[in-house]
Amino acid sequence: MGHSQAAKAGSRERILAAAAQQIREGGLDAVSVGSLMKSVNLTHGGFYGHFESRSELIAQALQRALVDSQTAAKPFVDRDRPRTFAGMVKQYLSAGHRDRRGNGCAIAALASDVGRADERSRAIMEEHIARFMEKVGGLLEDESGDSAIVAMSAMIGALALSRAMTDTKRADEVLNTVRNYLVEHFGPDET
Amino acid sequence: MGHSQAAKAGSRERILAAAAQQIREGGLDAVSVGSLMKSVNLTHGGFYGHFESRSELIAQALQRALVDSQTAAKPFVDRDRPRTFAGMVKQYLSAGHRDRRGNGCAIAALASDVGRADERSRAIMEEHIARFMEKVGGLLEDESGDSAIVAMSAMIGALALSRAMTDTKRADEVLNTVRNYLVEHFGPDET
DNA sequence: TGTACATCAGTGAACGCGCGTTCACTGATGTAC
DNA sequence: TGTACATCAGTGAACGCGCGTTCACTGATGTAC
Repeated sequence: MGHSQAAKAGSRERILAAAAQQIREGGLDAVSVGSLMKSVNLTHGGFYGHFESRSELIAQALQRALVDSQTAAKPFVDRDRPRTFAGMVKQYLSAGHRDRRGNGCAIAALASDVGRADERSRAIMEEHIARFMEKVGGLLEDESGDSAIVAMSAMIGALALSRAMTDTKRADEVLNTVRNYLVEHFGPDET
Repeated sequence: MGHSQAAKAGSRERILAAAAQQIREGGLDAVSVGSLMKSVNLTHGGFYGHFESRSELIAQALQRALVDSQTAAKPFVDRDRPRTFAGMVKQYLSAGHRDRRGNGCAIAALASDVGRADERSRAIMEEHIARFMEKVGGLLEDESGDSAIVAMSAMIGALALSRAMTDTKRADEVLNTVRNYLVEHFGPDET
């Protein structure tokens, strides 16, 4: 064995990153202490050297999942040559995004779960929803922010519906229809 | 004790109805055999006289939740004097609907859970999504059905976002903004 | 730089608990006469 | 209609299992000299 202090920080990081991905994939209840620790090649007992409790881990993993997926989306809103609203919507409402939950938008993945969770989780989620809305709003011309609210609602709903379907054709149709609508009605620029 | 055959059907019905409501409130994982049976004043052992397994119950309760919430929505689409699209949207995107999950739309409540569930559950959900889209489409003038897809996505997303928030004002704003947008842009009639 | 010791990251057995499921049992219901 | 018996809806103890959590222990790391 033998484990340096520096290694500890790395372990914590791996645990948290794994938890964040796993809750994006399977929801807030999908992570158990035992399976999580095993997934980063540690034993369950060591968990409590890093986190006070499972519920503390879940709160931090939720925050982490939201930050991670926001970071992944950054190229669409922050770069020197910023992407357009249309570009963002196309990516968000793609089959790829729908099918790779573990790396996808944590708001869409977890909004429903968090709606049933404690106030702390909802506060964390709310902050990230507001942040995302601002970013979407920044790509739009509507300064009231109303368009961002409508567009974001439609995107999250479409993703949830598409993920709940078995028929790929129908699932794709939902994404495409909402994508086309948003690009046409909200996009400040064409394409 | 002593239990007639007629009573058995009644028991099954109560178990299923309770399960359907509980999964609308807490998601597909929220129902345990023990607590469910206790909630209808029976003991856990009797459960297997009614259902083959917990997973069989969940599938039937999902179906039931979807049927129940569709029935509850019927006044908006089926009555002699049918409600308008605007009327339906106002009800759907109301604070009351958001706050009373147990009696609300099961598609919105469970779409996200079902997205991670087995194919059987997704097939059940898909059928009800299609049915609901048709009904919404029937209230709209757009014969392609595209408007129904967009409207439904926006409604489900708005409900999910609103439920995930702690700040009531912000949560209400999401509902109101999407509601106003849909009524204005999709409603075939005014108000 | 080399040795002696304290620290502490991670291990793995053990805990109490609730889970889904099984099953021997109870006693009112429903039937045969 | 009244009695005897089979049925079977519901009971509750018991099962194996995985959960979150605790804790005595191990041995490399980091420090004091």
